[in-house]
Amino acid sequence: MQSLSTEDYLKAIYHASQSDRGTVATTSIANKIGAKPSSVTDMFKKLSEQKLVKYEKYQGVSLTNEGVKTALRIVRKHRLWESFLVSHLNFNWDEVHQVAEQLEHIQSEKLTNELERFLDYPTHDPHGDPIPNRALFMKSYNKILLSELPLNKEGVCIGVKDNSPDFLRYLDRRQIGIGTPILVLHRENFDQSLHIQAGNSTLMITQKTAENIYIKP
Amino acid sequence: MQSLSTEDYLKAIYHASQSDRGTVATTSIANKIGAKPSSVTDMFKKLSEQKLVKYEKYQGVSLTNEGVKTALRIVRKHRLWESFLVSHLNFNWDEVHQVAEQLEHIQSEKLTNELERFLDYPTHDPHGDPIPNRALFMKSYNKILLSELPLNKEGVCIGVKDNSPDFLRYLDRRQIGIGTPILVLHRENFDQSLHIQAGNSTLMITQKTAENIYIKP
DNA sequence: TAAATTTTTTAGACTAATCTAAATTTGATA
DNA sequence: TATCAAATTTAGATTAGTCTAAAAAATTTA
Repeated sequence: MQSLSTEDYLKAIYHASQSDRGTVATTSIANKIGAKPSSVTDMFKKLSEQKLVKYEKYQGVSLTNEGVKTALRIVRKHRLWESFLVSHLNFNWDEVHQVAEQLEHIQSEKLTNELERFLDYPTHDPHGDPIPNRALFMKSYNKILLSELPLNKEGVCIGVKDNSPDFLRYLDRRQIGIGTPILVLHRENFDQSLHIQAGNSTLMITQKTAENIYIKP
Repeated sequence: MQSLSTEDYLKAIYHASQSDRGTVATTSIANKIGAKPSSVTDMFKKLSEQKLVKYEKYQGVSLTNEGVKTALRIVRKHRLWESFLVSHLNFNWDEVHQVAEQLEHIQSEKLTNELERFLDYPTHDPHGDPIPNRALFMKSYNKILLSELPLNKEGVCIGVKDNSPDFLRYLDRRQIGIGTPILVLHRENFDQSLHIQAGNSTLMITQKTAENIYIKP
């Protein structure tokens, strides 16, 4: 049984090691958690004693098998709750994260598994991220950025890279969401802006926007 | 914003003052919370500083208006979550409490109100206890004990006095639950045991059982 | 009402998680 | 490779919530 705090650290280490590949630095976790590096060092030692991470002074940490499992159990809960909030409680993409951060700590296997059943075993959350199943196994989409989608090749929006409320609300206004079919009609060479067909409407988006939308081709 | 611990204390004080009427003693809370009386005294002082309780040394505490409101917000969440667990996630009466104890601390007004809407504004939880509405107002049933129900007068089971898993599981096996119509066919003068009709089946129950089932006549 | 018992409070200590400030190590740079 | 800057760790302090043991107050009992 872990404390809220150790769970937050394990999740942060998991996410960091997904993008950074390999060991994770003290400062990188300090930034994610919003704590001072000295606090992170303390926690690294504690997690190391519990054999959840491999830690060597000045060399950062990496999750052990047990650490990965614990992290995935939290990720699983987080993404299931996000799905529930969006599909049944009228939450928008940009509102779910904060609440799911709390719900992910609720301890009850039965609750998690029943929630999964109630949602009919979803494989991806409302941001397009894969949901680990009961055995903690998950499968990512073969996803590309909208900026990489070839002209006139149909794709579907499956998530976003930037999770800021600003960006998510912007997409909501443009009626772009999970599942929206997207077609690139024209790419402007001058500034790489795109004319796209999103659902039924045609619109123009900047390169920056296109680089923050994930597409399943 | 309260800590988990202060929320637990407020809820305990609320429940204690419901049954005991008036001020609540240190030991009574210590027993409910599972803490030592000295810890309870410390917390009373802290809650008093926050103007959530009125506290006088050696005289126990009583909730202020603000304290009652805070407690009711927690009770509201607890009972809504219990309802959800039973109605949609296949939990039994006896399994919900522990999980709801965790869920009641989730901070999100939107979550609570949307959950209430999703459940279609329930007025009572699976134990028959009233659920405070958004304005924190609730209405109790005019409830009596099954042992007080007159012969051949139809009533409906609306809850239980004893919430122990043993008792709840016993009722489950007898197929007595919230909403079960009940009729007293015969009362044995010798030991006050009852022959009752519960739903479609006829069965015999002890006086002790009858004194732990709430009935709406 | 005085003595005995129970309840409650105080005083001082402990743990987990955090912080600041200082010391140490690493890695980059000249 | 010696120096410097950045990253990391150590040492010591702080806070919230808890505990034990002892003191004080309230209540019960004789």
